[in-house]
Amino acid sequence: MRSYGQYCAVAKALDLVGDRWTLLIVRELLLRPCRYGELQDGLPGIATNLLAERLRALEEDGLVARDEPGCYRLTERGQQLGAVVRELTRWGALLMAEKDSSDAFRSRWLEIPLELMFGGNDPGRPEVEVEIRAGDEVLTLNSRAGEVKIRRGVAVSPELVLTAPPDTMIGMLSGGLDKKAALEQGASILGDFRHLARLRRRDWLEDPLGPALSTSRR
Amino acid sequence: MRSYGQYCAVAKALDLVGDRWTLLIVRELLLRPCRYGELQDGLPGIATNLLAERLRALEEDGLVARDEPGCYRLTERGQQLGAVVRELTRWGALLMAEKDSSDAFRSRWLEIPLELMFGGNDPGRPEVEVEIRAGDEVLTLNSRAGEVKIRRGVAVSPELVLTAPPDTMIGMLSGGLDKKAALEQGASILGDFRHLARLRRRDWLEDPLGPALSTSRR
DNA sequence: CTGCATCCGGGCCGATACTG
DNA sequence: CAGTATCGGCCCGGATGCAG
Repeated sequence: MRSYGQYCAVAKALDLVGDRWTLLIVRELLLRPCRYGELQDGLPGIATNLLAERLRALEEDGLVARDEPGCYRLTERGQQLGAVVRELTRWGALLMAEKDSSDAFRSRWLEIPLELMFGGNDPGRPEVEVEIRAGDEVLTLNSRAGEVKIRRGVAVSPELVLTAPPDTMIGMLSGGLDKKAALEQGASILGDFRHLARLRRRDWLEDPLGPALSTSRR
Repeated sequence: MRSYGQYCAVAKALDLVGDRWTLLIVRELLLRPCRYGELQDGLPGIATNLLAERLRALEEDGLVARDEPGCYRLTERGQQLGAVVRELTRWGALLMAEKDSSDAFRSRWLEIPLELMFGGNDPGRPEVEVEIRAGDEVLTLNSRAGEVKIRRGVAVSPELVLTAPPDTMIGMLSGGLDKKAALEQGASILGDFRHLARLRRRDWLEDPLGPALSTSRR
């Protein structure tokens, strides 16, 4: 990418990750190291030459490393982009209200939003296991000792099993849809739906630095 | 911009702000409402047709509004991008270590990094006024009652006046350069340099959500 | 089959000229 | 000052080829 030629941290950052697809590649690698084919599967729509080109640029810039040929992972510096991707996720969450019928979906794309909604430590939370069935894979949310873990795979002994189309699932998880509305939209709910609200952070949509820093002066 | 066609919050966000120059326009408007010409000045290198096109798209998407013709400001939704721009700033800060000689610079680009470095409330901080002279305008940092305010314009009765080339100034402000090194790089320091270290947050480079959420699992 | 490299049409970007 | 118009060139997107 052509440099912006500005001595500014935002411009310098975008010189490295401002290219089309680049931050989506980082999104994929934030979850786990990926093979080339896994990246293609997690990035529907990307041209194979662009994926190769972006990976090469990311490697040159020290954000991505490949252990064996064909297995890509983020370097520590690349991992630090997690904060950027999380804020983009938070900001983009409101845009998920309606799903375009032609939009692709992968269940792994829920993992970062789930971290935002349920992450962090909160000793008062109940200990429950929730199985989340939407899209291509099953996710499991596990609350233990105040910590919530999200992982791929089925639950062992879930207190709640949710099955729904992607947009309905996101509505349930985020709290935008109540049980009745979700059922009307084709969700299947096994167990006590109220567990979700007890686990969810109420501040997950808020700027982590608080409004003090975020409001523009004048 | 062509949509990514992915039902994912990051992709949806980038559908709106992933275009080249768009987040830099937001960076400018986060500081204050701007006239068209001010935006051009704050975005050296942008083609005028692109600026007009981006502003039109941002307005259509409800992120920018124009009060009078020619005066642009962020909507509330646009302001919420502040969190994204701040994380890009934090991540890009390390890239400011060396300045390319052809890079353009505007002193207003220091305002967001200064908020990160000195923002927030800390009742233990001394009450001092620092005048910052680098680039095209003078900035003043004012610490009172634990709060630090950054504004354009000269100081009233500063305890510290810093004058330096942009990269040296950033080194001093961020803490990467000590007094001796800064002086060697052409800085002029009037007053007690140690005020800076007393005002600066030590965690300004850290992920606001903490490493718990930011580390990738496995 | 996976992991890319090559090729080419089209659209976006960048620079300049021009207008109310 | 605040944009609009135009055009060359480069990047993106989609298809295809090919080597291990």
